[in-house]
Amino acid sequence: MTSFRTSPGMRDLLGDEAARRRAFDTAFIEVVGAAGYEQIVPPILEDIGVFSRIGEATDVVSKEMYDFVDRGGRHVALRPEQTASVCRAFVEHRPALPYKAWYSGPNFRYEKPQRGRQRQFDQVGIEVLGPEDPHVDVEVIAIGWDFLASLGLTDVELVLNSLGDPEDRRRFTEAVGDHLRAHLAKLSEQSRETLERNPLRVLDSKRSEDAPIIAAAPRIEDFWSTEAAEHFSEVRSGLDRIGVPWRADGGLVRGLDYYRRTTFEFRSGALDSAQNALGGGGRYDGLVEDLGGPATPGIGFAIGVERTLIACDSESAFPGPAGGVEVFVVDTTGGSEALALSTELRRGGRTVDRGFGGRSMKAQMKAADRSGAQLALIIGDDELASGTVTARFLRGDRPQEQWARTEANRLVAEALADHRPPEMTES
RNA sequence: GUGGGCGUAGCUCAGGUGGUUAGAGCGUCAGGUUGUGGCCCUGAAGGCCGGGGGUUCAAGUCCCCUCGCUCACCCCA
Repeated sequence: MTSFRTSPGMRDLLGDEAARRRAFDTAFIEVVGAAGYEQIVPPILEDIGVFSRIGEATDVVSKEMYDFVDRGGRHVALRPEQTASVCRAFVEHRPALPYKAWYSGPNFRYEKPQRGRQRQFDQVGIEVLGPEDPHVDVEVIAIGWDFLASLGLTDVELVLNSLGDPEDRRRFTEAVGDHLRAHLAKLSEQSRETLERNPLRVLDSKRSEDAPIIAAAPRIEDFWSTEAAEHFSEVRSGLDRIGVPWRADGGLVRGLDYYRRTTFEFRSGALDSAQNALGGGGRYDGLVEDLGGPATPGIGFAIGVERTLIACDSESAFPGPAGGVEVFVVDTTGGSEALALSTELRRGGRTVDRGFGGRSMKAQMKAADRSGAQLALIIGDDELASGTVTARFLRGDRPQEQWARTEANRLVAEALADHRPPEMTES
C-alpha cells in the first residue's frame, strides 16, 4: 500500500497547533478591529499579471511562483503575497477611501524549505489605500508593533528606513550601482551576481568582505527629496509621540520592487537565524496605478504567522488556548443514554463529549479526564433503573452526587458556574 | 538553486570497531480495582531502522544514489 505525506514545505496543523493558529487570528482581529479595519478575503489564485508588479527582478516573481495555465488557457498563479491582490480588488471594486483592510491566509512560494520558511505559509496583514498622510504610516506601523506586543513578544526590534520618492530611489540605485562596480574586484562572488539584478539588495549582504564597501556606499538620506525627507521625519516623530521605539537603518532595502518612501521591518532577537524578520512592509504609492487604477497611495505590512509563532516559542509567549470540553458523559449501558444526555446538554449550550464504543467504565473515565472536563456524568445500570445520573467532579474535592436525570441540565449549569475555569481564551 | 548536518515505534531518543529474536521513556490499549480518572504496579500492541541499489557469509551500522527535515548561503515573512 502506498502512503503519502505532505508536499515539501507544507504542514498539517492538528489539535493544539490548529487552535493556536486560530487564536493568533483572533488576537490579530482584536487589534485591527479596534482601529477600524475591515476584512478582505481575496482569492488564492490570480492572473499572473497581478503579481508581476511585485518586481520582475525579485526571486519571488521570477523563480518562486507557483504558476500554470488553467483549463481555460489563462496564465494564473498562486499568490506569493497579498498586497497585490488587495490592490487589484481595490481597483476592481473601488471601495470608499480611505480603504483600510486586513487579511489572513496562505501564500505560496516555491523555495527550498527551511524552518520558518515554508512553501505554503500564512500571513496576516493590513493595507491602507488613499491617504498620503504620514500619520497613516505611523498607524500602520504601530498596529504591527502593538499586535506583536499583544502576543507577549518583547524581544522585537522595529527597523525603519525611507527609500525616498521613485526618482530618489532611481538616482540612489544608480549611485549605489556605480559605487559597487567601482569596487567590483573586492566584492564577494554572490554580491557581484546580485549587483546585476538588483544593486540595492547588495546593501543587505552579510558577508564580511562586502562590509567595508557597503559602509562606504552612498547613503539614501542624501538622495531624499525635500517632500520625502519631511514625510519620513513626521513618521519618526509620530512613532516617538506614541512610544513606539525604532531604529533607522539606511541599509533596510526590502525585496519587493514596489516600495517607496517608508519601509520597515519587525525583527525578532529571539530568532538568531536568517529568518529573523517576523514581518515588514512599507509604502507603495505606485502599485494601484500599475494595476490599472487611479493614482492611489498605499501602505501596509504583512506578518509571517509561522515565523512569529516560532519567535513566541523561544520567548515562551502566546502558548495558545487550552482545549477541551466542560462535561463528559460516561455510559456503560450501551451508549443510548449518553447519546440523549450529551445532545440535550449541547442544545442547552454546554460543551460536552462522551465515550463511544461501549468501553469499560475505567476506560471512559480516563477519556473523561483527558477531555479536560470539569464534570463527568456517569450512567450505569443503577442510574438507568433509578432515573438518575452520577455526577463526579473531576477537578476538585467536591464529593460525587446523584442527580435526577430530569434535573441534569440545570444542575450541570449550577456546578459549572461554581467551577468556572480561571480563563478560557477559546473563541 | 549551492554547500554542510541529520533521518531508528505516534512523540523524544539509545543502539563502541558490521554478527543472529532492534531497545528505553512518554503516549496508546488491557489488567491490578465485583461500576470510577489523575499516582503506582503488571502486561500488550505498535518498527519494510526514510526509500532504492551495492559491498559482505552477515548491514540499523560500510559505500553510492534518491527523498525528506534541518543549518548556512540565497531569498524573504
